[in-house]
Amino acid sequence: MRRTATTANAILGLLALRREWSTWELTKQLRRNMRFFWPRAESQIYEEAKGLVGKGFARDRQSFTGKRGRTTYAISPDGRKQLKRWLATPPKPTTLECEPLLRVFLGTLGTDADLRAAVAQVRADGEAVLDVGRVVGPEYLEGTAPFQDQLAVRALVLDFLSNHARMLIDWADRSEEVLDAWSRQSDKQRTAASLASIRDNLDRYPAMSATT
Amino acid sequence: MRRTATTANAILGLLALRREWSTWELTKQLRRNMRFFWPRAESQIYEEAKGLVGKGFARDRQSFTGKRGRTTYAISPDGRKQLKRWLATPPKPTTLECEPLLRVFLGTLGTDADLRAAVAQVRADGEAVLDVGRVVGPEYLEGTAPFQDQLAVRALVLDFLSNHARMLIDWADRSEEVLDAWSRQSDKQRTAASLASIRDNLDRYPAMSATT
DNA sequence: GCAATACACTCCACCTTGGAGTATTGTCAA
DNA sequence: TTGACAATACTCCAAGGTGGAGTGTATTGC
Repeated sequence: MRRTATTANAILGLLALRREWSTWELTKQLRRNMRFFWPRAESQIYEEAKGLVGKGFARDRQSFTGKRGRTTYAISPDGRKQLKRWLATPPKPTTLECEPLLRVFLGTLGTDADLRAAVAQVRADGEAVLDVGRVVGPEYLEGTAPFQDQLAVRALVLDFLSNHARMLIDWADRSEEVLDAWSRQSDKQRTAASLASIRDNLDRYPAMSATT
Repeated sequence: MRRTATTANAILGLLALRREWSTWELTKQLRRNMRFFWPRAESQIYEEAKGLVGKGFARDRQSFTGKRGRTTYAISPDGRKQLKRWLATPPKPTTLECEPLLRVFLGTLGTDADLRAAVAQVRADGEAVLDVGRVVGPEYLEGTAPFQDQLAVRALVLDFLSNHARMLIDWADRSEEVLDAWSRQSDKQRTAASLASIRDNLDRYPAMSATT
């Protein structure tokens, strides 16, 4: 199914949580909160919102601030039905796109500085995710978050994102240490260390055949 | 920059690691090893390989297996230069696309079963990543892997991927427990648990809890 | 009062996907 | 040895989707 079919349903979901949204608020929400797990171009939001109205899943309303127009959207009963249907549908798989890791994969072909730049980018990516948590988390703790009634699910999302971020940062830490060690190690030591790391990672999931 | 510019460089990187590759081998490599951090359509591989030849970064060679033709590629000196230039370039940010998490985000609008299906998908995604590690890891340990000389960087990649996978699976485990608990909890208890979870995540990075 | 920033969109060139289409060659088993 | 099925080896392209430029107006801070 189209990516934007999902985006349309994401918008529908937001509309279901609150009486009215302007397109700008919708884009802001997607930029700020959902960016890290459902990143989409802003032009699509405008597009999909209109599409929702076309299909009768939402109603739009024009208003003005001085000369400047604005459109606000609200969900319709059909929209709520559609949303429930979609939620009952099987989810799409998760995908990760990590160009820095590609650079590490090809690391022997570049310089040590290249490798470190890639690792640093991963760390920055993790920090960027954390930055949102730093804002959103305390809002929930203090009860000032806009969707306090969504606390329980938002806690799950925050848990995902902070662990994802932590994974990135911790990997960057470990990798930098490994890179530092390389300069002091013989080939043999480096190989031994690499094998130990691989073994470590495999060992941490002993039930390798658990998938059967 | 175009995504496929990166893809072209990824191919160039593979070509730099071995004398000759057929397009099929290239696609297989991207499907099997690089899929989880640089997922790309197969038709693009064919496209980009041809582009590389057009720009003088690779040479192609036709051969036959019976009547069936095949093209193999090898890197050129210009190609090696290009690859080094690219590796010295700043990496693009990491992105995650996790539709199941979007469903959790909107979880209050669906059923408990919907939520569990989303969590299950995340677990499956983690297992899928682990499955590659289960094959590739032992190959390196036993010395039967095709690029044993790349051991050190591959260990870093494997470390990233197994931690990513583990993050997904552990999150699924925690989330399922939370979901189980919901059925036995009062609203108050649920809120308390959610707040505790948020606090937990914030605390794990002290810089975060400093915020008001 | 002026600059910067936020709001409110539209437009579209170019990129990318993913699946269908078309073959031939290996492999395993009945 | 024949037939089925998987693997190899591509091409083609319709239907998305992106991201940034373009065009304004309103508000905020200094």
